[in-house]
Formats: sequence, C-alpha cells, structure tokens
Amino acid sequence: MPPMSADSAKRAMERPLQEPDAQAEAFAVVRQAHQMESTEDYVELIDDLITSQGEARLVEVAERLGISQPSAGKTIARLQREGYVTSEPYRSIFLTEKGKSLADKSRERHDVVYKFLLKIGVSDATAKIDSEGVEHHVSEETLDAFRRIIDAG
Amino acid sequence: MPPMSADSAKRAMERPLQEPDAQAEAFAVVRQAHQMESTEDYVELIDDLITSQGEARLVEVAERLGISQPSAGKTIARLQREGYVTSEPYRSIFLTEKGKSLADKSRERHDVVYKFLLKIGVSDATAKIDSEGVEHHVSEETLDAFRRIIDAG
DNA sequence: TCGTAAATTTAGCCATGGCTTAGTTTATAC
DNA sequence: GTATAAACTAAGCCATGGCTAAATTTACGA
Ligand SMILES: [Mn+2]
Ligand SMILES: [Mn+2]
Ligand SMILES: [Mn+2]
Ligand SMILES: [Mn+2]
Repeated sequence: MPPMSADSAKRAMERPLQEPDAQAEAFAVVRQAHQMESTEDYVELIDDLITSQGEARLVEVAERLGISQPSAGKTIARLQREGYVTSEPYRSIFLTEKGKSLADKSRERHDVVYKFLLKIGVSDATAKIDSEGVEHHVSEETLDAFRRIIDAG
Repeated sequence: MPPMSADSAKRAMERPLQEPDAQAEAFAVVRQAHQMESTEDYVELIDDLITSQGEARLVEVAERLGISQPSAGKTIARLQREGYVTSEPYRSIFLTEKGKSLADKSRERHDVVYKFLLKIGVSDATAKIDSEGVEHHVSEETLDAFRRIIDAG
C-alpha cells in the first residue's frame, strides 16, 4: 500500500465508503432507469406530438430527438415489439394503452422536475435541458420533496 | 387528423411543444452526459478505493458496481485506451492526471447533489441512490442553485 | 515449497442505439 | 395523371456495456 497524503486521509474520514451491497444496489437502480429512459422519452414525445399536431410521424420524432430517421425507426420497432406503440408501414405512430399510461406518468414526472428547477432559480433554457436527463433518476420520495418546494409559496 | 379530446386540447395549450432544434439539443446533451457517465463513475470509485483502501483492485470495482469482473475489466481497458487509468496485467488500477482530475470534479458534483437532496428532506438511503444517477445530468447553473440552498441556513 | 484458492484475462455471446447508403412507398404539385 | 419530392424501410456498419465459461496468473497457507 502506498502512503496516504494528508488530504486523502482527511477525505477518507469525512467520506467513508458505502457498504458494497448498498453501492451496487444504487448502480443497479441507475442501470434500470437507463433501460427505460429511451422508452419513456419516445412515448412522451409521441403523445405530445399526437396532442399538438394530431399525429406522430417518424420524421418529426427523429427531428425532435436529433437523430436519423433509421435510428428512430429502429427504436419504434422495439417499442412495438414491447407493446408500447402500434404502427403500420409508412403510417403514423399510435400509443397503446400501456404506452399512453407510461407517457402520462413520464410527462407528469418530467414536469415536476422542470417546474422545480424553475422554482429554485434555474433559467428556463437550462431547466428544459437538465430536466430531460434528471427526470429518469428521481424516486417518488425525491419527487415528493420537489413537489413540496414547488407548492411552498 | 383525429379529433381532439377536451383534455388534450387543454394540455396542448398549457404545454406547447418546444422548438424542434431546442428539443433536439436537450436530447443531445443527455446523450453526451451518458457517454461520460460510466467513465465518471469508474474514476470516482477508483479514486475512493485508493484513498480508503490504498489501492483499487478490479474485484472490488466490479463488486461495488454490481457487475461481473469481465465486464468491469473491459471498461477499465477502454479507460486505459482513453488515458484515464493505467494498470499492468494482474496488478491494481491507478489514475492518470486526467483520471484523477475527472474523479475530483465528479466527486465534488456528486457530493453537491447528495447534500442537496438531504437538505430538502430526502432520506439518506434515497439520496445516495438518486444522486448516483442525477449527478450526471446537472449543469453548472443548476449546481449553483443547489449550492445556494445547501448554504442557506 | 507447493497446492489450492482468488484474481484476472481471454473469448465469444447478446441487446441497445447510434450511423450511412440505397431502395421503396406515399404524397404533392403541376 | 404523372413526375418529383418527401417519408419510410432495409441492410449493414460500429461502440458500449452487460453476460458466461474457460484459461491463466498470482497470492497464500499448510
Ligand atoms: Mn421526459
Ligand atoms: Mn428524458
Ligand atoms: Mn441518465
Ligand atoms: Mn453516477
């Protein structure tokens, strides 16, 4: 073992390692969230497009995600396999019950995060950007804390 | 275009779509964050292990990430290719200057998120879990807002 | 010292989600 | 109605990050 610097010794005292199991569990939760992340973003976007424009076309989904049409199309195919959307070749995309319900849940959570960031003084542009990533990693407990602050005055 | 429900009409008014470019940019930022995410988690963990236990062994990195040793080993190999760590076969893992500096930056940001969650009333266990994911998606602007709240009273 | 256990590496599997290029179908404008 | 443009699909590439099984190296205790 190499010798320890004064700073390192101090940091080791103030910031002890977690239990291995607890730490592994936290990373597992993050991996699980990432597995759902693109599904959530897609169904939320599809639902928003249907609401705002009457239908969700692949070309618009791809443009708003900032990826190529074939990439978006491949993920839509997975979502169809998994029962979140339906669509026939060359036609627009629809949400199943399962997809609609996930979209509603995701939008609600996304909105809480977005409004919370605005509430604590983050700019609108930054709140939009940060909430797009953060939304997938907040537990119900944290969302409740966010809601309390949104509702406080 | 199918007809619109009353709820949908209301939602379309209250929650208009973003500009396509702005929305695409937000998703691009999230994808960029995800590209750095495992790198940040690894160097932060390796640095913590070196500080607390004198060295970082693959077996411990894998255990704390909750993944198999070969999976961790493969990512360590990438980190070495990219200049974040060094290690010789069957030996422990060291951080380069680049790796150490990323570890310090990541730990600082992680700690801000963790302390912020505690401050707004989230439990310790949940704060540990949520901060592990959220840390990668908070901008400097949002971190400053978090710091203000941590420092307030 | 030497045999066994632990740690590490190697090889190869899989899913996801990016990409480009080229072909096909549908929509539009004249 | 038909030519052209737009939208979509098909095929195939790549990197990441999971996994298991098997080989190899190192560490350790008797
Ligand atoms: Mn969202
Ligand atoms: Mn998102
Ligand atoms: Mn994430
Ligand atoms: Mn993390």
